[in-house]
Amino acid sequence: MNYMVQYSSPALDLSFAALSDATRRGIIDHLGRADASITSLAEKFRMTLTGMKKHVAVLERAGLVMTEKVGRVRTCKLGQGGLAAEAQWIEAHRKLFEARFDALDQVILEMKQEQDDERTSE
Amino acid sequence: MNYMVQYSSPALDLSFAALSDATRRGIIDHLGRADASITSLAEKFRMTLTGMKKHVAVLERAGLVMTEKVGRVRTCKLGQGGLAAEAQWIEAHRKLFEARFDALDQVILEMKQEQDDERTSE
DNA sequence: TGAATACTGAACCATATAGTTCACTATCTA
DNA sequence: TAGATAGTGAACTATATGGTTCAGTATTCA
Repeated sequence: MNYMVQYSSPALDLSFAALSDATRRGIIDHLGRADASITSLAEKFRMTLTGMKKHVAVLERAGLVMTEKVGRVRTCKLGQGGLAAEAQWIEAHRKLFEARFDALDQVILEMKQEQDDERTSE
Repeated sequence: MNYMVQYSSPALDLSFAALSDATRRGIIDHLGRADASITSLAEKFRMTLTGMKKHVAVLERAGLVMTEKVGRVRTCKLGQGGLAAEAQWIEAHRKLFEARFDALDQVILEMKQEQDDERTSE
């Protein structure tokens, strides 16, 4: 890899990547209603314990989930940071999309203007 | 792979995955201010044309960017769907996080209650 | 104490991603 | 028409992801 221009926000990298998997979105959805052990999540999502452990680790690294082990069971709950930064990025950029489509009217106006210009210069 | 429980929303898979890369978030940011050719994006993000082409393809597949080739230049602009579904998912689930932390007060209350109970039963 | 439960970690597999180079086509422009 | 420009596509590399199995450790319960 060459040197990278640092636009990176590792936090957003991690959380958007975490959200890009349907199982993990499902886990967040579930934890929003009740805390859960790895085992119960693995059952719900029909997956091995090990597989579920990995998904939870990804969510944890992204700050979306917190876990605590008591005795032999590790309980998973929603994390502290909670989608705030992600919501902020999305909202900020959603405005750009909207602005762009407001601009459509503008473009249409410009096209009309061009046509008029051509007609005038003929 | 075993059979998968269908929680999947391929659209969200694609768009969140697209957003998980800093370069691609940068591209969206840039296109929010001005349309751009592959070449100009490649220069701005210090990357080969081929590399940039791939990023744009990922964004296009996710519906976040539209492109049109006129002559030899392909112009990229923000797409139509524009982060609406993503914003919706995030907002819906952000509420779950908030609810969870409202519940913290509840937990603290319960702990207090337990202490009181212990004190009473001693 | 011994069996069952809950998790953990290493190792493996198939596929995807982020980037490259190189060879090519298509379009401008002088 | 020749050369420069803009993009495309195939092939390659290195690393990550999503899943598995298998062999462990730590806890709980009978």
